[in-house]
Amino acid sequence: MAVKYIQIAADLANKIKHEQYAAGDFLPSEPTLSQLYNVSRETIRKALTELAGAGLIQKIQGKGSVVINAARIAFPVSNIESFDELNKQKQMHAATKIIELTDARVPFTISKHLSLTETAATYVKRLRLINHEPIVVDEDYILKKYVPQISPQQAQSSLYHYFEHDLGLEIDYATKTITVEPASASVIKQLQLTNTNLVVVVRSLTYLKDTSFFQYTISQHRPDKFKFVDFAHRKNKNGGLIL
Amino acid sequence: MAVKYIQIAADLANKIKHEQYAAGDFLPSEPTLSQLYNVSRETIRKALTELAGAGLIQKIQGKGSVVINAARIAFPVSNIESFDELNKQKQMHAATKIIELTDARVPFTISKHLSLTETAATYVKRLRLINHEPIVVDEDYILKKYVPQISPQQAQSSLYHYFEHDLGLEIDYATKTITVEPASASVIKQLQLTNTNLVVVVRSLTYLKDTSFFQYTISQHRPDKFKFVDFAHRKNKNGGLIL
DNA sequence: GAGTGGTCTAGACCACGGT
DNA sequence: CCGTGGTCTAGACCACTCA
Repeated sequence: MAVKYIQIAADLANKIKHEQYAAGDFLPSEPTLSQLYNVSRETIRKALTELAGAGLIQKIQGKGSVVINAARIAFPVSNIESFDELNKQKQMHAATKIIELTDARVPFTISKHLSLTETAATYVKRLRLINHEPIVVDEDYILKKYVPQISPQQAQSSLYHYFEHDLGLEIDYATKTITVEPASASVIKQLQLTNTNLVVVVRSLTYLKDTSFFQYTISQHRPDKFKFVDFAHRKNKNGGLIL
Repeated sequence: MAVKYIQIAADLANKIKHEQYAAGDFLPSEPTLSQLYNVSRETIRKALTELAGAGLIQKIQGKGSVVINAARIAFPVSNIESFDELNKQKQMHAATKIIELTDARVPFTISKHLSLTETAATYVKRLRLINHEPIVVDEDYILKKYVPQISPQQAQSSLYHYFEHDLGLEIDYATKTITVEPASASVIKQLQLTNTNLVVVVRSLTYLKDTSFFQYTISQHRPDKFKFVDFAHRKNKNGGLIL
């Protein structure tokens, strides 16, 4: 049940968060941690790999593992996040207004690209408000194969919660593209755009744990409210893969 | 020298690329691969972890490792990439025009946030053109501590190549934020913006392998030419860390 | 040379998916 | 039940940093 390296990683992350290990400090060495937690060194290494992946520490060969400047830790890295999750973190007043909820098919440009055989989907168009200001227009195509029915109540709250908690669907990864495009007249009105007709468009293809395509989302953001934060390790250097 | 799990990962990546293992196929099981490559299973697992991280395969417990739809593989994931590298990949005609090259200090908002002690830097402002169209205005602050001198010739070609290849600096990770903001009159002119005054602003803080801050970059992109692609695994579920 | 992280092994047991 | 991937161990040797 309890996975050791995750527990250890969580424990260390906690200590970093509470500055028991402060930014710039070195963590105890791997053999030392191995003794402290009474596990093998490989298990410690898995825990540290988690922390490095999360951007909390930096491993330096021959020296040790340094805690990275914690000033950044507060804001999110590039994850797959739902609107609902975002707002819980940020403690803001969020609201959702359903504009449309019908049956539809996944747009051909997408189904063609993915060679989909099943394209029957539920289409949901929603306006998202934060602190009573319209921020985002979300359009979702959700494959009926996995979610036969979506009620207005479910669309009103968190679809992700419904998918994962109630239906037991396991979302695993997504590809996103971010572009800036002119908005349609209706979206301009919905987002109450005044000085511009441009919106930030985030298109996501979401996949389940078994690699099957599941959902296509188009999010149109008010440009003045949009912010995307990314934490990226450099790859394709000496050891990286050639893709 | 030769690191087995990287070699194996590269070999498998190659076979996936050449469709020796096609999208939807399962790779041989870990014990099988272990025999094929004559290495221990943990080594195979490290190689597969690399491939999963790169988005080439998906591991499914109890079933195997599936090759993910290769339609996506062509375009880049969220890496740290330089303008120069981008253009080599895309086979486009790229040019750089230096607008300014002077000594300066890292802006206070940044140095304060990072608690920097050394702020002496070289400031470079460059206009990037692709196929003779102005696309991006880049501003860089590069710490003198690591790069004392930058010549116009170096600023004209790839700074990254100069840093990594000639100076031996090892760039490790970066944090980026993407926002949309009104441009100054000079940038509007440089990017030849007509229908809008908005630009996409990508701010990057770049760090070296030893975790020291190294470079601050502000890239202002023409909104109609901007595209950002991201591949993200979902985190913070059952096993994820609490940050 | 002592101490650090990086790689690798040959086993073991567990959790999960199918049959 | 069997085969899959997931975790874990107790060792080993190597590459790197620094005194």
